[in-house]
Amino acid sequence: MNAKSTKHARWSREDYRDGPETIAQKLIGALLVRTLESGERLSGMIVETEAYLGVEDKAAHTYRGRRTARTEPMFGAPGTAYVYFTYGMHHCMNVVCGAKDEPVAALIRALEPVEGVDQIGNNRLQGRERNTPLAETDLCSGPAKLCQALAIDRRLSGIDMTLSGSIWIEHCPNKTGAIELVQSPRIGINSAQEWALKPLRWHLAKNRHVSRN
DNA sequence: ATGACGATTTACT
DNA sequence: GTAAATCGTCATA
Repeated sequence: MNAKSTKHARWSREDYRDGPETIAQKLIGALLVRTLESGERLSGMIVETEAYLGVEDKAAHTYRGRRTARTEPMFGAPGTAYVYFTYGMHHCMNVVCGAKDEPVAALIRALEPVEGVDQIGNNRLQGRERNTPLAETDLCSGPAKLCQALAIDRRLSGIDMTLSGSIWIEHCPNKTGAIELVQSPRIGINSAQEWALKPLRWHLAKNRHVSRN
């Protein structure tokens, strides 16, 4: 699959309703689009995702229904963005995809850069000592990398992506039934016991932009 | 008020 | 391979 073409139909509310395991897989091959205040459009084809199953999932922020200022967007309508800050320096982005008050989501873990690649490269050099350009496969190959690359932070948490002018998902017409997905356990899940091993991560096979194989 | 930790990344040995 | 960076969040008191 290539990811050259752009500006396709935006995902509507209905597109987000299928629950985290289905949505995590459906997102692969779709386009994550971010529009900056300057009007510049940045985007990438989603190549890796994970599902977070909510109340029962020991690895989820909403395990046992935990509902706080941070996790509140997880209880919103399907198509709400949930962006959180972690390790004192990184952001990660999720797509809320359950019924109202069912706090489940899909984490976007890697993109293949499509639009605004130069700007994406610049964003990724922020706060770094060496300013030597990064390899293209290093720009969005991780959940925090892609947030830095597309200038996504928690100010975007809670945004309705079916309406937003700053961030949304588009269908990718290049996506055919032939795409090959690889399934594996989620990354970085520790102390979640039996939930650490469940195969809730998916990535595009033979794609160099995934966080790991 | 306090302490432990984190859905990660980077640099270094 | 290992460890540091760095601070918001949450549970406990």
